[in-house]
Amino acid sequence: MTAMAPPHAEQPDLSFLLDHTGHVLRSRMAAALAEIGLTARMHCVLVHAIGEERTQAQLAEIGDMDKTTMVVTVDALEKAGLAERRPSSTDRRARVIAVTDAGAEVAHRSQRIVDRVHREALESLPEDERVVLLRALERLTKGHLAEPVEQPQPVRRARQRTV
Amino acid sequence: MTAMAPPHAEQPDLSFLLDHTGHVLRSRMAAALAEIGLTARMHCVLVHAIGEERTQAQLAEIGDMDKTTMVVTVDALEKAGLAERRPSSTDRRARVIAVTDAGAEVAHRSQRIVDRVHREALESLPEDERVVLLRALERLTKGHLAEPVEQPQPVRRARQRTV
DNA sequence: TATTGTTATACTCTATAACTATA
DNA sequence: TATAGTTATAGAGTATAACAATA
Repeated sequence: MTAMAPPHAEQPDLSFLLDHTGHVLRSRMAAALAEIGLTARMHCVLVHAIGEERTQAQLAEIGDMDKTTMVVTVDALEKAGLAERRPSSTDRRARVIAVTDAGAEVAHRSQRIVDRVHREALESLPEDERVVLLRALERLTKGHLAEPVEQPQPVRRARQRTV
Repeated sequence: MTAMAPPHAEQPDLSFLLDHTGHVLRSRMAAALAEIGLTARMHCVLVHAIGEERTQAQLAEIGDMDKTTMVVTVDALEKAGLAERRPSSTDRRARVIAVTDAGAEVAHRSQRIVDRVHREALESLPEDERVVLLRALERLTKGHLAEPVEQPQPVRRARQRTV
């Protein structure tokens, strides 16, 4: 959003273009999914929990979420009756996320919403631009912009013991 | 980051592609600017305050920041000796942001850093893809993805009066 | 009455650390 | 000892409301 480039910049403002389009698309996606009571994270967990026996840790990995964020997301899915925690049959520490019948139905609808939002954006472009845009973004994602650079983390104090 | 599309999605996952590339580029930009002690916001304010007599409100508009965020940003620039608040000659409520000599020098360096980070990303693409990527992102920015959709804001209680 | 900039603070988001149960 | 999941909470980021000065 923050414009990095003043009028005399030598390079196009790729930061602004990616941030802006990403932000607006995210807002559209959030609004569209909110109509059926989902967040983007809930959708992500739901669709990846269908058909496969996946633990919270595995789903967190797929959605690039922290395990504590996953707890909150699964709480929300359980509360909405869309998924359930079940003990893993192979590891008594782990919980498998089982999608309910209602959850499977919602997942089907939410995937259609996601596809629609993406299609609407992509169809606003001429076909040749659309194809090259996707190819370029995939190339960046696998290449030069594959991994974030690590910033030095601020030191974090231990939390107070509660016992 | 959150993958919106499972393997059976009908549309390419534009959300993921824009979020991921935007996030990684932002992390690179932040790391590069941190080497000369700037944040992206400080850079943005600095380069747009040069040459023009602009108030905080005008600079906030340009960078799409809240006016309270602008206060923090200008505080940081003043503390670093890169800019100063001066009373506006035409409106005694307003403060004009004047860039110091040191600030102008830093702004020149930071713009070179910004251009370099953008150039490195863009040059990782074949020229034809690069041109079309920029054209497509600009088309989306001016067209289908011009404005975020408004989400219903959560209600906010009044803060306690301090007097 | 409306606006500029400031302060105080509420709220969200995310992640760290501690913890329990189990491997 | 290490890992899955949970809880509590720290900290960053951001935005709202109230406020003083001025338009």
